[in-house]
Amino acid sequence: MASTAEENYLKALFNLANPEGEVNISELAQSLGVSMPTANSMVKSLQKSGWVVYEKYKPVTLTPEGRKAAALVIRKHRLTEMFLVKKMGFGWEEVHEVAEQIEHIHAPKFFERMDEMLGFPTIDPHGSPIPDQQGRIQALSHVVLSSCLPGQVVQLTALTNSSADFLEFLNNRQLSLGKELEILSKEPYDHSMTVSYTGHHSESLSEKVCERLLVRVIS
Amino acid sequence: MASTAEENYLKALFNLANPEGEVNISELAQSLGVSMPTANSMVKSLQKSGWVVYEKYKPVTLTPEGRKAAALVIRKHRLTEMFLVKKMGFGWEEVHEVAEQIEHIHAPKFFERMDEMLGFPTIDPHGSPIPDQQGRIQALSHVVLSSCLPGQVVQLTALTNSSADFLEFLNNRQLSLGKELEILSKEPYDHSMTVSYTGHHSESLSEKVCERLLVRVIS
DNA sequence: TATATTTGTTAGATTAATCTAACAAATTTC
DNA sequence: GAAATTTGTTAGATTAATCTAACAAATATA
Repeated sequence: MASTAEENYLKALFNLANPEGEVNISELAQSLGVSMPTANSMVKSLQKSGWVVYEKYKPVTLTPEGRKAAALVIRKHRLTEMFLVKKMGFGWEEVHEVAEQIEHIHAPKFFERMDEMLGFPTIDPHGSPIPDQQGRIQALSHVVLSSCLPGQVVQLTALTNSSADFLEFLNNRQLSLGKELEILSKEPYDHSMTVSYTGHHSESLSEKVCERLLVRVIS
Repeated sequence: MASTAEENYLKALFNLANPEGEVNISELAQSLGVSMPTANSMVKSLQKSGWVVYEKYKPVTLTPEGRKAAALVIRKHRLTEMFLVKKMGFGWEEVHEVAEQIEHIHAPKFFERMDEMLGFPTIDPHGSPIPDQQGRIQALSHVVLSSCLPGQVVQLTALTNSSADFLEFLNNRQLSLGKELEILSKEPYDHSMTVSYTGHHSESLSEKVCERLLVRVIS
């Protein structure tokens, strides 16, 4: 069974993988906040355990087993976040830190019960998909708000960043998942967008924000 | 903040302390399943952190800070057990392993919410007291069933052992906390007792079992 | 009390996860 | 393509938590 540290490496590799599934040692090290030599030696040890494929000076790739193990850790994380929000009254900006710890608990029944109590959810409080028990992840098709055009009506479906700061920014503007937004205009100069939605006549969102909001186009 | 290993030592010291608060290195080592040298060196390091008082060849004692820290870990453990039983549908024989892991989560709000959702319980599913947020533990006055006499009616209030095996033994006989038992007889030869309670006319309990059942005498 | 047994300590090794310093390979830039 | 920069590796050290072997102190027993 993977240690807490190993699980964190698997998760990072899963999340950082490019379309070919590759991750550089430097990205990995940076993402985990460790030095490159540390990431390097851990990758060697993950290879011995069969979780990754690795050759000197080449990027790292998860094996199918590694990918599944990673997805199952992510499943525990996202189920936990959903449980904290839906069953324990946490705000979506508060759950990440706690879930980072609970995801390493080894107790299948604990997470199965969460899953049941939540009615087998497929997305977490930030709109990210929850992998199933086999570690499969459904593909969600949303587009980034910054790519949409004035006149379109869209529904907020997920976020590409879930930092507490960003989530509080959204809270302050009553921007929650499911909200329908009408795009009033897009500023050619700074790429900011003006949108309107229930209770908010004309809210201006910077490019940085629009790039982090994922939406489904309604019309 | 204490590491997981340190928290486990604090808990063990708390639970093993004799009336003078003393614990021998050998007991400590045995209880944690580590070698004596390991326990010895950990105790030295706990002393450096101010959690215990220790002198070579003398028994170990928790400091007031160590005692409080230990009680707060036990609080997390017992709140978790209660939460698993009352809110997540676990059996009382299943909760220990999971609680052993969750007790090391550092997330005050998580445990405060459990506490609220449970209505601020004072005992856990096995009848053990839950320390308060200051680490204080209420004294419960129960007597051991084996010390009771035929003719007495008692109420099952707690257990001195919560191994899954023992809890399943009790499940199989519908013996749960709160049950009222009438003591029909006590066998002088092997100290087994015959009791009757709802649905059970005459159930014989071995001395070993009677020593693990704590009761309140009703009449 | 002398001896045997139990309990506790010291010394030294191991493993996992981390670090820094130094160097080497790969990539980018001029 | 040579030089500079970035990226990756090796070597060696550190810390926490563990171990075994050997020895020493305390306690129990004869």
